[in-house]
Order: sequence, then structure tokens, then C-alpha cells
Amino acid sequence: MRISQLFLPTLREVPAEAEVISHQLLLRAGFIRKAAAGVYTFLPLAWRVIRKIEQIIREEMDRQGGQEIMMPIIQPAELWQESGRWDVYGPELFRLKDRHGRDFCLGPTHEEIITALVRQEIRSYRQLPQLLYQIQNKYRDERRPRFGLLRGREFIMKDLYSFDRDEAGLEVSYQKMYEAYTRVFTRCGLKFRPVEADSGAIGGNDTHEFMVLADSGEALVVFCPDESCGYAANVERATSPVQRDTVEEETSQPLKLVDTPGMHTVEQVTAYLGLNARRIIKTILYQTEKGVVAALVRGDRDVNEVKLQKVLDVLRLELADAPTVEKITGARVGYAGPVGLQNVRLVADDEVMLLVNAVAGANRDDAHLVNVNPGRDFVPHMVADIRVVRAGDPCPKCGALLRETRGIEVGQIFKLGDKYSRALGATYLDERGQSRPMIMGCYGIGVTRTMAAAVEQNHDEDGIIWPVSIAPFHVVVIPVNHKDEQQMNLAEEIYQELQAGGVEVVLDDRAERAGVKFKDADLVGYPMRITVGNQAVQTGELELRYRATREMQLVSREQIAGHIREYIDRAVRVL
RNA sequence: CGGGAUGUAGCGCAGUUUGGUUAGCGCGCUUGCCUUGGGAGCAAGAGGACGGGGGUUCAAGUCCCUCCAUCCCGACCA
Repeated sequence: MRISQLFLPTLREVPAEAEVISHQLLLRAGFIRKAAAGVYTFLPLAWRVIRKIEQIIREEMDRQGGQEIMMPIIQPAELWQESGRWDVYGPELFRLKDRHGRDFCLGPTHEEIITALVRQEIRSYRQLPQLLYQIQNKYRDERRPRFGLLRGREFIMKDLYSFDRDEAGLEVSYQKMYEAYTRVFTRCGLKFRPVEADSGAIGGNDTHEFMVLADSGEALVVFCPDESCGYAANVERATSPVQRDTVEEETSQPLKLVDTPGMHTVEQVTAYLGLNARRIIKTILYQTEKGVVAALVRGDRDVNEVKLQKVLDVLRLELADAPTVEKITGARVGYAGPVGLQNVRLVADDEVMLLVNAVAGANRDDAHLVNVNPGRDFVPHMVADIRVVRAGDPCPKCGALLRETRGIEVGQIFKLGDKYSRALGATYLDERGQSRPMIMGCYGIGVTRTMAAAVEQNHDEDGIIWPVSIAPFHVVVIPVNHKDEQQMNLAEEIYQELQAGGVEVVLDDRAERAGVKFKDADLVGYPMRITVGNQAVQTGELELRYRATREMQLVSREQIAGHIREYIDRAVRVL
């Protein structure tokens, strides 16, 4: 492709609307343009990258026995009503009506459609397992689209659904996908980490998220520094054994009321009473559909709402508003405590139960209780792990101190079980003629998000540095002086040769000065650049420069094609 | 959803406070000359009617109302 003809509108300045680096660079380098908030057009180079990512995904899905299909974007409400998700999915579901007033939605995911398909067509255990996937646009009306492609409202996703006879079969399918995902992201040239994740409201237990490691990531991950242990989890899910503390060695003292005027945060109370936040019992009130709940964690801890929601088995969980808090505790917000608290379920983090002579709100304005002892002064209805694990906590597997990192979730694999097959009646007959629900799994990869994540992870101050396997082109050939016929001819020849040799190459034949072309080349992020200047014309030696390392080497014209091919092959063949 | 901000040429911005000729600057774009190894220089041009609608006024980019769009922050840790 000749750059003079290529639809590649690069920008010198950063568009004001772009916050994160991938968004800025993809706009500047001429890959994407915005159509609406969270909705983008992919220009030729972006589309090439996307197709490469998709192709890698296809190969790895197919390798595991996946079969590609294509399902509709527009989905009838009836199926969503059948599964129960029409009502629970909420405002993130793009809903629309046809001319007859019938309800539809734009698919944010395809469990309903695929399950409805399979229930009609699959009847026998002989037809299982099935691994069906598609690469399709998805729609989620995010309350706040942001970060460019990282959180859009329309995005491309690969979703595969597995249908098995039983849990053992599901386990096999799950492992296949785990393997496939590992291969996909490795081949895409990304630094990533599979982590244990929360299964959310969908139910089921096992689920892993594949996180591309990047500071801009929205997800927080803890991991064990011991490679042989390998524990890694989203903090929403992460657990950590309770640590013994010196505090518990004390003998318990009698409960005492102290004045804490105006001290309504942990910080204020610890400063005022001169003690460590670890000795505070923090009491957080939540509103749920089953009534108000008080969650107790140590003062230096945060409540993990995902865990809390799970142990409470509630659909709705939000912090109680101030009037509710005042009604329940009889005090302003800031003075809630577990002692004598009525009419709420009390859930204590198991760390709290180890405290001796702790401090808690007194359920009275401007007062706290000291020498609070769990078990003696209050008895929770439930004790569970409801705290947020963080760096420095011990690893649940080996006890080493966990570390933290941020990640961009590019994939998730998930054991669904029989939730959808039961709701939608997807059953099969086993050997004994017994009707049984299929056991399902679902597995997603955010394709467009993966592209953005690749940029987040691979860039420098000059622009993008595409991993070779997903680069839009491998090489750019730049004649230094467009008025020098010899240079132009030589560049043209090399361009033709490389193209004939199967190298994905562009020729920068624009009537621009060399500096402009170099800047654009760095911005766009071609892995390699061949500069054709006077030296090349006179000596036949070509300058080959690598984008990632900025290293330059001279290669003879005879060897250039082979040299480049070799570099590409080596970079792409990582598995 | 709550809060904040922005909307003037393809991009980045000034002008709005204190209404007043023909709305400006940089980059980009067009043409010419010149230059040619990291976003050159000179010259001449094209391009907006100020997010939409309504209002106040002799007069509105500027004041008022309203709608829309976009971006950021937050969504409560007691």
C-alpha cells in the first residue's frame, strides 16, 4: 500500500477529549474516529489490527474444537424474559421497539440466543459437547463510557459457549479455553496474567479473568510473588488468611463509653484516641432487598461489597443513606457500632472476631465505645471473609506476601452450569433416556479492548509500538527525498520486492520531508522501517530500523527481504 | 444518577467578564518559490458565522431561557 493513497489521517496534536494513552495514540495515529460517546469507526489500519487479533482467536478456538457461527445483534425480548434477565439487566441493556411495538434489545451477550438455538437442535448426549463461538459487535449502554476503546458502548467481542453433559465435561471445556486464551494473548504479544475472579450474579464458581498488565487498568489484582505458587486474583475475589495480631494477647477490659465529639471517621477517631486503625471496628450499613445489614471490618480495612453480596445472597446492595443510618443507630452517620444494634443483620469479617478491647461507634452522637470484645459485647449473625485483600497480606496458598498490580480485563472464562439451560429448557437425553440440562460455560475476549490494551502496554513518547503479530503492517519504506528519482525508484523496487515476498509493507511515497515521514512512522508504530537515502543509492546498503528498540542496522539489498521475513517469523512464532 | 467543565475552521485554542466595523491565532489544507536524513522557510489563498432553538436589544460569539452533545470527577467505607 502506498501511504499517499492510504486513508491514514494522523494528527499532530492530541485531541482534547482523549484521556488515556491508547485513546490518544489511536486517534493521533489515524486508527479510529469517534462517531458518538463510546462508539467508534475503525479506519483501515485499526481494522487490519482487529482482523489479525480475530484471526489469532479463530485459530486458537478452532484448535480446541470451536466452531464459528454468527448470531444476531438484535434479540427479541421474549428470550430475555424467559431467562429473567430482561428485568434484572438494568439500564445497561440497549432496548428498542419495532414498528409493532414489540420489544428488542441489542445484544450485550448471547447466552439466551445460543441456548435457544441449541435447545432446538441438540437432543442427544451423542451430540455433546459443543463449542460454538462468534466474533460479533456487542452493546452495553455504559453509564459512563470512557477511556476510548477500553470502555465503549459498542465493541467487538469473541464469545464462545460450551455445552457439556456434566460438570466433568465442563471442566474439560473450561481447561481447553484456559489454554486457548493463554495462547491467544501470548501470540498477541501481551504481558498478561490469568487471575481468579468473582463470578458475579450469574452464579457458578470457577471463573478466571485474563488481565493485561497496565497501570491504566481499571481492575486491581493481587498476586503471589512466588512464581511456583502462582496465586493471582482480582481483589473482588481475593482471599487471605486471617493474621494473628498482638492485640489478642491482652486480657479483656470492661466496656467503656468515651466522648469523641465530631469524630466520625476512622482517621479522626484514631488520631483523637491515639491508637491504630487496626483496633477499630468499622460498622458500615447497607440497604438490601432483605433489609438493612451492618458489615463489620477492621478500621484499616475496606468492605468488599462483592464478597458481602455473595455471603448475604442478595441482588441489591448499596450503602444505606443517612436517614436510614440515623434511624437504625439513633446517631448521626459516623457513630454506628455493633454493640446493641437492633433490627439489622450483623455480618462480621473474621478478622474482627480476633480483636480484643477494640473501639467501635456507640450508636450515640459524638461517642464511641472502647474495650469492645466480639463475642462478649455483641454476637454477629454471620462471620465471613468480607474484606478487601491488599498488597502485604499473606497469600492464601503459600503465605508469601501478596503484591498488587493493575490490569485491563481482556478476557474472561466462566463456568455457567445449568442456569441458562434450565431457564430456557436446553436439555438432552442421556444413555438411559433421562432428560438432563446441559452444562454450560461461556468465554469472552474483548477484541477491540485487546487492541487498546496492546497500545497501553506498548508505546513510548513517539507513538505506538505494535507487537509484530498484530501490527497493521510490518514495514514502512521511506525514501528520504521524494524529488530524488534514484531514491524513489529504489524505494519502489524494494517495496515491490518485499510485497512479492509476502511482507506486509507500505511505501511512504508522499511528497513530504523526511522528518514528517519519520514522525508518522514512529507514531503509527510499524515494527520496522527501511530508510532509502543517498547512502542506499550509492552503496546498496539499506538502513533497517526496529521500532521497539530503535536499533538501526545496515542490510544489503539482496538480504533485506530474507532478513525481514526471518524477524517476523521469529516474533510471531512465540509458541 | 449526582457534581464540575466545555462546545468558535479538519485539529489545538483566543475572543465572551465590560454586547458595537468585515470573528482571530497556531497547526493542517491549496498554489508557487525554495528546501530536503527527525513534524523546514517565504509568499499568496481556501475554509467557520460561533452546538441547536427561543428570547432581550437599535445591535448578540458575548446577556437570559431551554434543549443537545462531549469530557472530567464522584457514586457515599460511617
